[in-house]
Amino acid sequence: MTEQAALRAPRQDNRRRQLLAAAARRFAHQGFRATTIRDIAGDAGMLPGSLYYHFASKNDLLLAVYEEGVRRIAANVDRAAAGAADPWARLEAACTAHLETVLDRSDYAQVIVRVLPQDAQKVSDRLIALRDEYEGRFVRLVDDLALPNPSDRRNLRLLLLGALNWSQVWYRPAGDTPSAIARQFTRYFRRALERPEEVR
Amino acid sequence: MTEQAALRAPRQDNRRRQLLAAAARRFAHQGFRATTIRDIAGDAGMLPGSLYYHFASKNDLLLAVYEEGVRRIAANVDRAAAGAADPWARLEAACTAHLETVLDRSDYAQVIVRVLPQDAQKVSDRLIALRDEYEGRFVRLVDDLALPNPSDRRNLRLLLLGALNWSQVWYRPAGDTPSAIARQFTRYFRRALERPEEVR
DNA sequence: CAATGTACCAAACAACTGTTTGTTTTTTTA
DNA sequence: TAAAAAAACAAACAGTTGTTTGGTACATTG
Repeated sequence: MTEQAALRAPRQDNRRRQLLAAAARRFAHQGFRATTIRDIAGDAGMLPGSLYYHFASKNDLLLAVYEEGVRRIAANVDRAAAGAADPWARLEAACTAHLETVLDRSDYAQVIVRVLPQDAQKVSDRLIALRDEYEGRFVRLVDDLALPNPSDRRNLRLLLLGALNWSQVWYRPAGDTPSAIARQFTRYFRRALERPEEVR
Repeated sequence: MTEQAALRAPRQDNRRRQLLAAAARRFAHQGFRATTIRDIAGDAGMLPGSLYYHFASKNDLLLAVYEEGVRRIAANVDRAAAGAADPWARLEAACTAHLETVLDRSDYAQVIVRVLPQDAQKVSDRLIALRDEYEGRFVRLVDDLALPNPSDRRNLRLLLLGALNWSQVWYRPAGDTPSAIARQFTRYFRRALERPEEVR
């Protein structure tokens, strides 16, 4: 029972990361269910069964992509926010980083927006937890704003993040750049919020 | 060649509509690819093969759901907009009707938001055309607004519709009602737009 | 260099998928 | 009420799916 298996470091030529990258690209571009194990394994130049040496199931693979996605987008957002002085600039910087990452920079992050947790029932709880952990940053960013009418910060955040995330549906590289879109969106957002609501 | 097949009216108990309703419910709640022909046929109380008497393929079934969805949500939006006097009230009424239909009232309409055209490659062109036809209403509604800075109406529309549509992801019946959400969203929207952009 | 675990191959499996086919039941209509 | 069309059944098909199994090449390490 107590016999310890001799552990050895993974090989140099380990292709786990290639599989993960291929999965992220496929999940991001064609969705979770439309992507087959054969697609992913083929992209990484191996046979379908070999993938199971690295990942226990397709669901686990999605979970791994999600984790990497959160890691990347969170790092980008945190770095951007840290470079801004006041709360409004922080929010705008965070939104820009969010959108750039999702639209341009990371298939991993795109998966978080595109693939719904319910697509992988058995790991959906953990997917939701990952989403929540990431979005907590925006809760705090919005909380820090000095608003004339501070109620309904929740709806405001949902409005902004929703508009940003939905851009994945209509965004085409030919049009405005992600940062231009983010800048414009947050500017409207700011104008809406800095102006106190008039009594009707 | 000219022999005319004797046409007869469909039966009274035609179950085509039941199939369509079942498909709409399934597509709306679990997505297109996760829904099987057996699910839908079973919901309507028939065997999988029997479905093909009414619909040529799963794709065609989705197309029919989409068409019905556009018909319903467009009717709701048009009716709401027609009852409002000025352009801003029209837009707000339209948004409210849109959101209520998508969140509460119609599985058919929910499918339009939830199921991406690329999920059914062979009919994706027609799905996109249906979406565009519907969204054209909002193009016109936004065009009618008197804006201090009338540029970028497109981005404004995308922002608003995106925020509305994304609510499908986080909406829970326990919280705010769809109309409350829509009212709040459009109010922010209006405040953002009525205020001229300051020169920096 | 020998041995040990890593990483992959090769082949299959069982379940599920959309769809087709031939037949039967049910309803309508003349 | 008999003929004809409509609507469903019953059963299968062919392809795809995620996954498993047993074997093997290779890199790493003592």
